[in-house]
Amino acid sequence: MTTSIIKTRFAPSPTGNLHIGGARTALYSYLWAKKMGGEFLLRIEDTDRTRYQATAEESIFSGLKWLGLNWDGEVLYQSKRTELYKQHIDKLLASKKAYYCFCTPERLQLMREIQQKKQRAPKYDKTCLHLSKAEIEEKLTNKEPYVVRLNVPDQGEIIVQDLVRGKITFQCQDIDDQILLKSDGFPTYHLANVVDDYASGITHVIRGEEWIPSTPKHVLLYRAFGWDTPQFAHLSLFIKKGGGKLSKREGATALLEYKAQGYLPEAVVNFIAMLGWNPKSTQEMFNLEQLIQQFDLNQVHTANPIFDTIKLDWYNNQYIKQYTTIQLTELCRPYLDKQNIVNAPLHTVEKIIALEQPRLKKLSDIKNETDFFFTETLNYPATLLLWKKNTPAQTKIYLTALANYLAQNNNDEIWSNQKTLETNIITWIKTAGYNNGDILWPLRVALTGKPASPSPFEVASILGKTKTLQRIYAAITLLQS
RNA sequence: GGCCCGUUCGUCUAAUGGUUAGGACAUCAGGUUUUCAACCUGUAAACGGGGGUUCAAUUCCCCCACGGGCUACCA
Repeated sequence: MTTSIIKTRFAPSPTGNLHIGGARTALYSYLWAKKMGGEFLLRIEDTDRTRYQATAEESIFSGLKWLGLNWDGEVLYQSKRTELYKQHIDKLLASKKAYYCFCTPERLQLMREIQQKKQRAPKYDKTCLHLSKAEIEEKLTNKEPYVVRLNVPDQGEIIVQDLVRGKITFQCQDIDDQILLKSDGFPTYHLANVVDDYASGITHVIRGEEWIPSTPKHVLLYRAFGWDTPQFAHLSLFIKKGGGKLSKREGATALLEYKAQGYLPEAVVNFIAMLGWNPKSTQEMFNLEQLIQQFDLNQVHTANPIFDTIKLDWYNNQYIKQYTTIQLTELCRPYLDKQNIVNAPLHTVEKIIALEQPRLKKLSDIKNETDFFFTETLNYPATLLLWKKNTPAQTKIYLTALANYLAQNNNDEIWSNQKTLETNIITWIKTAGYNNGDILWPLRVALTGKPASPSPFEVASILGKTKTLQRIYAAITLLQS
């Protein structure tokens, strides 16, 4: 490799939907590459034909795009590179760094059971390493199924200098003779991964810590080929509340599920970036550009963070509030029931969105929060209209008085805008000698049917005179029954 | 069982061989207010345990406990 450009890659296996943890791994790889002015590549590790899922690939592509993690160059598919791997296997075979193994799965199984009974780590016993050339030839011509194994030395140690963890030491005697080529002719992850990383000029292998134990095998492979090893950075893994692997029970694990739930990509990026990395300052809000500037692998944490999305809601609300009403309306549109808003003019919908903007945690909340604007009749118990200790009779008097005031033909100008409406109603309440709560609570309930909602002025101003009066009369009727 | 990685408020985390161990989210209490949200103020909340090293340890070392990963012809 003559190029000195920094290259990282995200190399997911298409066996399931892109996981939120995988998204963070991708994010960190992306950030590091971009920070260093390098490239971020995408490779699909589809060498396991039995677990392959076509839909998984799509979720990887659209998930990364959604987050804004655009990869450089073409997507690499390992399944299309079997010839390349075979060539490299031949090299290893020739240099005796790897060897044919004809052991049956049954024998391997038995061997492992015995080893485990002796409380030893299961490890291949190198039986086939001692096969003679003639024996190998014979088995090959007989078409006996075989795999190719890495010939790990018995002695010595492998030291990996991990960018986030520092020095990690492994004893060769603990390392199994890893299968590199499966009997179906496909390479295992280990071989394909090393060959491809080298071929693509990857300088920094950033991946989850589940790969730590196999890293010495990879180092051995680089050495066997005579290649320089890239830098390794092993990231922590998200765990669920109370410990253990992140599972569906604990909430969404698939990245795109967050999109469906109405989380903004910038909120998800910001949130997962902070899970395992810290800018060493008190800054909480980061867009992708700022993350690229400030991200540093040296500041990546090694402990496994518990994946708790409470703060994600806060981030989402922060970003929702940063949008203009017009932008937010567009973002909310997919979550609004079309039938409900079909008759509402755009400027009305925008007013409604603006109303919800500070209280919206997820875009998907918009429907339930604003449904009262779009329905003709509200369903709520009469008791909800009662402010504090007020009786139905009192409340009826208050609402009737209010309705009479609002219905006057000569005061249409008070509806010109929300502020005017508010000022006039408050003044009227004072003049009439009522308490604010006596009037405003039942008014708000009459207009929304909800125990909690935006203020009655905001709602009335959007509903307009006719609908507001209709709803007040409906409330009065409700109080009579 | 073996190997490897880790351990600061409930959560994400900062800092430090000598600090009132800091921030954010969440919680709780006030303020604002007709309710909710938003906003403002404040309260409470942590160095897993035991040994060392040291004048001094949350910080350095060791052991233990606990958590996590790997231990496949899966990645």
